Amino acid sequence: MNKNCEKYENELYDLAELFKIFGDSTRIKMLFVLCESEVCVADLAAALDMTQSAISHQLKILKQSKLVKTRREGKSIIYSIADDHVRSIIQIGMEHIEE
Amino acid sequence: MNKNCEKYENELYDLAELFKIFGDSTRIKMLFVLCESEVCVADLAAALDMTQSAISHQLKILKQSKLVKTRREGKSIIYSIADDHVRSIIQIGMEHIEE
DNA sequence: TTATCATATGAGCATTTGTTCATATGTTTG
DNA sequence: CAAACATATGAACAAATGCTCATATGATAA
Repeated sequence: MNKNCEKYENELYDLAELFKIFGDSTRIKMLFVLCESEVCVADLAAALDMTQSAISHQLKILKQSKLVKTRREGKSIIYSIADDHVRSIIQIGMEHIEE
Repeated sequence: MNKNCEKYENELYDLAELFKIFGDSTRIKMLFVLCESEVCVADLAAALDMTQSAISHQLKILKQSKLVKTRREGKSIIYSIADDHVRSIIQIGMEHIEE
């Protein structure tokens, strides 16, 4: 009997946690927008037509997961995609959708 | 302002739904086991040390999402990965984990 | 045909999750 | 410095999710 999923228990748990982040409409839209250009919180909220608070809560999750990074610019905080893996994951997911 | 996430509303929704499936420990373990070999329900339950019922409920979700397929063999139903996209998605996710 | 075996399913429950509302925090700039 | 502005945060609530338990379904094989 295959017990590899016991062996890779931790990796698989982390993997599930990663996909969980992508598995929400709001967050995937946010990542999608961020894939095209860096934006501040207010602009993200406007782009998705959601409250600043809701967006901010989700950004916290994205940042904790190291999927996005930030920098300050004047009064705003600019969010951007942390690394190209994020783009790859969205890309390959899209390919599956358009089967 | 970027309104592409409005334009791709449906695709992004589907994409989130797809990742949602991968975003659960139990299901990702099941998919991982199935990536290595086809197995019947009882064996999957044994491999993950979970009840047959719990596994069966999740298999239903995986099947509805067309991530796995089935065939009968004697008294058992054998489950297997539906197509290579599933492997690709897990693969690329793993690469991100091991950054 | 009928008993048995493997799998599927429905209801119930506890947990997790995402949003809202109110408000706090902390820079900036006048 | 103080007012204004952009973002962050906490509590509360509703909705979604995953498991369990009991039982149904349906194919196999004796």
